[in-house]
Amino acid sequence: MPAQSDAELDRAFLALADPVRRALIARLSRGPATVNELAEPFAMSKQGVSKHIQVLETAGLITRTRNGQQRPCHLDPAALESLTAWIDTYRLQAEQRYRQLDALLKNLSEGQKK
Amino acid sequence: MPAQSDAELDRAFLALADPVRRALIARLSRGPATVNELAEPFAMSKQGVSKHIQVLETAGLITRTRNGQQRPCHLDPAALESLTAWIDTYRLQAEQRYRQLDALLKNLSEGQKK
DNA sequence: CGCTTTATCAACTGTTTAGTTGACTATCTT
DNA sequence: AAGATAGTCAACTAAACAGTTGATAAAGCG
Repeated sequence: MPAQSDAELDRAFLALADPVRRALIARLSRGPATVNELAEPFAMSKQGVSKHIQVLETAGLITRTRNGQQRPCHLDPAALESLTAWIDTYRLQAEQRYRQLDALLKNLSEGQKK
Repeated sequence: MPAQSDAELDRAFLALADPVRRALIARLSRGPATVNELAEPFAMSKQGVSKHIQVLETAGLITRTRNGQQRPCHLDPAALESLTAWIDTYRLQAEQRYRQLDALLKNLSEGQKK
């Protein structure tokens, strides 16, 4: 399922690298919301928030629907999952290496005790 | 353990938002490496790679040790884990909402059948 | 002590990003 | 049709980033 391109990962991680966009994600994890609703808590123009939303959408982290003149945003859990999958690939590999190293060191010290 | 600041998350996700830095992470997941070893595969100056390494280090994703005139880099699995933890917080919440919505819709259609 | 290797620091350039304001599109309301 | 509401597009500025080259530091080797 993954096999995400460099450009896709670039966009997704870049989208997460901003406190406003992370706050938008936190908000959307509790349910869909319109641009106005999303913009309300921020000391920023609505256009500014709209830009952040576009970054999230281009990154594939959110989707938009149409409801009259509103265009609600929805968080896409699958997109988030593919990011944790990428990270975990390398995290688990590194952790396994550390475990093997620990075991090796333990074996060495056991040998010395004898 | 988390409670990571906005600035920390900014640095960490920004560090991941670059194909070169992700390739460095992939390499380091297989074991420590020096700057020269890390720079070798790239069509880029060693200074350029060194900058990327500093970004990863400032983000806390890697640590450095000293071995003679070499300064090997080591991937820090715990730092990666804290990022997946952040993402999963919101991913799981969104997934749960979708499951509840599915259950609700299923209940409604069951009711109609009767 | 020179000389090489490893790596970083400093200054500079081109590109991208974040935010603003003002004008515009599209939909709903009366 | 006129007006209000929701949102985007376009142009601009200030700041941050990616990469370069050149000089420097620090450790190992002859």
